[in-house]
Amino acid sequence: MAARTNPVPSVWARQPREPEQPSLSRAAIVREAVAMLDAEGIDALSMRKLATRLNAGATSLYRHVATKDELMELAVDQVFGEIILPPADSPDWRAAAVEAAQAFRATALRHPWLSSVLGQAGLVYLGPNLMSFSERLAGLFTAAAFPEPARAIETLISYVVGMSTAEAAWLTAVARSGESEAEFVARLMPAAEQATVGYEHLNGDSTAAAAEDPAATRDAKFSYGLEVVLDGLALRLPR
Amino acid sequence: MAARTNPVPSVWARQPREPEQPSLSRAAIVREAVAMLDAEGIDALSMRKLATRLNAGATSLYRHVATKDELMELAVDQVFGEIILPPADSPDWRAAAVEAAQAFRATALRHPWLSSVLGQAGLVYLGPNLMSFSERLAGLFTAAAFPEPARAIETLISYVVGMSTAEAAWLTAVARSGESEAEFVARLMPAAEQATVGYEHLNGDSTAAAAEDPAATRDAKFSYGLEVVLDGLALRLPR
DNA sequence: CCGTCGATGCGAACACTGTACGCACAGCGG
DNA sequence: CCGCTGTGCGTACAGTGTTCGCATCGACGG
Repeated sequence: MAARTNPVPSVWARQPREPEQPSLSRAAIVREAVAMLDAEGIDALSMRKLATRLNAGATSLYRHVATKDELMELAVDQVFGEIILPPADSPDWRAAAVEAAQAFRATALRHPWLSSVLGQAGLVYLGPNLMSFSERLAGLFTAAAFPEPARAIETLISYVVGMSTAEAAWLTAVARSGESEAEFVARLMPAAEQATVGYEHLNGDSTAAAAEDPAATRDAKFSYGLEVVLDGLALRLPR
Repeated sequence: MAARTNPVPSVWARQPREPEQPSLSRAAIVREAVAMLDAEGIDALSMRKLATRLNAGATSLYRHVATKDELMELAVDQVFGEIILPPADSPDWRAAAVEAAQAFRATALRHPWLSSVLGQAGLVYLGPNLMSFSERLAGLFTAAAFPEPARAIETLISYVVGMSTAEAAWLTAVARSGESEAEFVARLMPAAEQATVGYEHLNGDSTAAAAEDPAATRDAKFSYGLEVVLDGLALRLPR
């Protein structure tokens, strides 16, 4: 209702400028974009819908944001700001790494669109939150006396991103189905078993465990791989 | 020229049906789609452009493919077919795993759009090529006597996908710039060093090595992380 | 040989998309 | 009071994925 359409530019029919919220700002736009992405997924975000949500005209957003891609970069950096990392002077590097990995995974699952964007654009964003994220990790791994901290970090991050991406895609599919995760698994089980017929080493029996408590199964899977990577990294430490 | 537009439906102005190539088929569509994706990137693929390339009308494709998303699934499975895995009875599981990882990485870099699609959709495709890909890996890891082969595989794949995704995104950015990778690195170096000012542990000096031979540097980075993961996995083997 | 039928191609149309352009207007310094 | 700068936004353009209905085809049955 903010968009007053005056076909006749009459001076009389003019509202005296109700303040109506702090109007528009880059921060408000990014905040609302993240909310929309979380709620409706990456395909549902359009500049027009976002503007409507902000009680603004469609093209007004372009006064604060150059392009939709730039808006996505800002959204990515915004959610990177949510990741709270362990303090830089943690004595136990391994516990700190676990904490960091879990923190990343948690936000990646809270914002499943993040993985899509990272897949398309990579981590070449250089936003402030992403920078301090990297900085903290670098401090952690150099303090742990890794001979090649950058490579160790990239190894860890690759695993975490890869696994989180798969999980996020899965959760997106679950959300689209409208069912709970357990219902979704139960419904897909026959199709999955049917698909593995004729494949010798692909057994669907592990999905039986997944049907009971899917979230816990995913947690365990992530932790398993994480310990594997950390074990491998620990071997690189000077003894 | 195939689209003869006859505003007047005259019987006389009719070409006698030149055979003009095997016409349309699902296989031909998918093949051309992959070619377009490779050549122009994921954003440049539209149903209309693809149809034009095939000398077909825009909506004719929908006779062979239900939707664009389905077409992308088919394209993904198509490129998965390119991955040639080591024989199932390889005696050295570790060498075979390295070979498989490198094969995946190679195709992921040859088709940089693959990572974008995987990020959006995950590996929930169940296409035949993807199935036999998983099957071969499962055979490899069960033969190696891993107690939990599925988890070991997912750990390895997560790392490989994560690292390949980052590389593919990087290569896409390079391609968009129109420069060679070395030129691109050289041009971005000042900006990168500028960005790390004020961050204690982020040093841009490692980029110096990357400027000389970027591809070799990426190869080494990938191998480093791969060995880390395999070391960690080896610890899970019964001794 | 002709009529029918299912499969295939496709032009037109619909509902959207991201974004460029230019106008309207607010607040403000001179 | 004038003009300027920054902000909102209506209009418009070129493009998107996809639906609908019509035209045309090869094959097949009578």
